[in-house]
Amino acid sequence: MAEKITPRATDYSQWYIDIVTNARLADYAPVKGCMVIRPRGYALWEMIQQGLDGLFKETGHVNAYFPLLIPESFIKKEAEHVEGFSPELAVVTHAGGEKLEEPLVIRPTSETIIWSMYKKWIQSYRDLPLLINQWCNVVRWEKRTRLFLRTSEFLWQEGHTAHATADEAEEETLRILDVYRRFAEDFMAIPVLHGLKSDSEKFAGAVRTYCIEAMMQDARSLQAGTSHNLGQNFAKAFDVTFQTRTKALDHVWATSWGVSTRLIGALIMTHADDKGLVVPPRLAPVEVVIVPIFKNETRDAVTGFAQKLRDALKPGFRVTLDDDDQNTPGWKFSEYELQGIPLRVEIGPRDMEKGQCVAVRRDTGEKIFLPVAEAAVRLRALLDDIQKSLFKRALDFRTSHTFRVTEYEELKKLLDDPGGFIEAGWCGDAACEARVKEETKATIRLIPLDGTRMSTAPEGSTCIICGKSARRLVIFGRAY
RNA sequence: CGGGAUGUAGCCUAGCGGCUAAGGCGCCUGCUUUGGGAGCAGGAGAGCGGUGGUUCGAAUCCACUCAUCCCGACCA
Repeated sequence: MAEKITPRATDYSQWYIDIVTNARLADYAPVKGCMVIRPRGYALWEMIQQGLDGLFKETGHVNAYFPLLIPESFIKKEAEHVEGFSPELAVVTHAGGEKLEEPLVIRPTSETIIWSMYKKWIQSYRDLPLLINQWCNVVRWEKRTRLFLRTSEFLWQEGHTAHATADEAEEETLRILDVYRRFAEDFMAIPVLHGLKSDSEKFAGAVRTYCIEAMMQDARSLQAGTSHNLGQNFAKAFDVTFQTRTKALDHVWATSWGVSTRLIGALIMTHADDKGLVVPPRLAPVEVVIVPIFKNETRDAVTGFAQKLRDALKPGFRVTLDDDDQNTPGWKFSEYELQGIPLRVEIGPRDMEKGQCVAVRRDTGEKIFLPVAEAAVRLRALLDDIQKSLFKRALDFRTSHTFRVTEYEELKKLLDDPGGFIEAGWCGDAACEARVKEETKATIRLIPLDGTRMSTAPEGSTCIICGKSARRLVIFGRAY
């Protein structure tokens, strides 16, 4: 089944598709831009779900579910929202053999259907905050698709919260941004920048959009998660009011935030190499695979020994044993490297005699001989080290591809070679931003935060385009 | 929706007017193997994206059409 990956270094996106398909994570379905996620890819998604759900619950959020189909009129209630999403809506016009009175759109995001319900659920400040998340699929009919990064239908998590004050909503927006940052860095070993989107890049209907941005191995940027402060926009559009402690009537304050199956794309494009996937231990559905090496006469002894090791490791590890004798050890080595399993443990007759096994790291390929008696302790330490090393490797790459410039020409030059994140002054004018995009294809990925506030530019900074005084230093980059 | 490219077996590719469409990977059978994607022998599987033309003869030429990929515009 698996064929050798033939990376094309000059064509990173093709290399990426090769990794995805060779590692059997996903295929395109016979529906424009729709993805079939195979079990191996879905296992990664389940690990992401598990990790994020844990963090959401720590912060008091609960899961719920809202419908796939949304009356078209709902989408139209918020002016910017409808403008932003209209071009990419898939619409159901017929059902039950009849033309519908009102078309139903397949959710591109659920703000509108959720806020139509929040109107019924919220009357008093006692009902707030309302902290709900849902795991679901959404459809956005994009012009161009790419496996995991931009498919017509994708899986995601979308949180929708309602609060009594503007400050609370802002706090929530930033709290979730920090959850996303921690998840990306601690679980996925993907270093991210966090910050604010410029107005031209913000969510349709939001007051402010915050995001995390990761750098892929070709130095392009990937938006890995967004957290929006919606202000009172949706509360006003859906007339959601509540009685305050002081008996006044006010519209509630809202946030929404999400990450998608794109995270799997980010994982691949951050860590994979020419041998295939590299999955950080904390996210790996299987952390350790044991490969016994035997001849016919030694099969029983070696597999018995390997089974004992597996059983000993089971309580603390996600471990599997591949004692199938249809494939050779060499085949298995390549296969598990392709799958990105962090540690492979080899056990052969020679090891058995010495009471040892051989651990092989996926990230470095290093072989480590260790006594079976110490296996649990040593393997755990190795997994921890792999987790840290992967993060460090990605961080070092990002650091070596991050620059600060003061001249527009420098910005252009660095974008072409070697590419990356480029910090520069910006006056705040959308026209300057647009000009950079038009001339270089780079966009403002984010405006970095200083603590929880936007960072201000050093004294005397000027806009890279117009030369006027720059209020902020922002991060430019070419994005997926 | 513009510009470019490609559709031949499950996958990758060769063939670019002519004789039973060729090879590699994978698959099946048997034997031998097993510490880096094993070896040998045998075997199954396609009528060349679709439609319509040109021709004695089309996978090869022409027209239309469909699909996919790449580069733009749009986006998580």
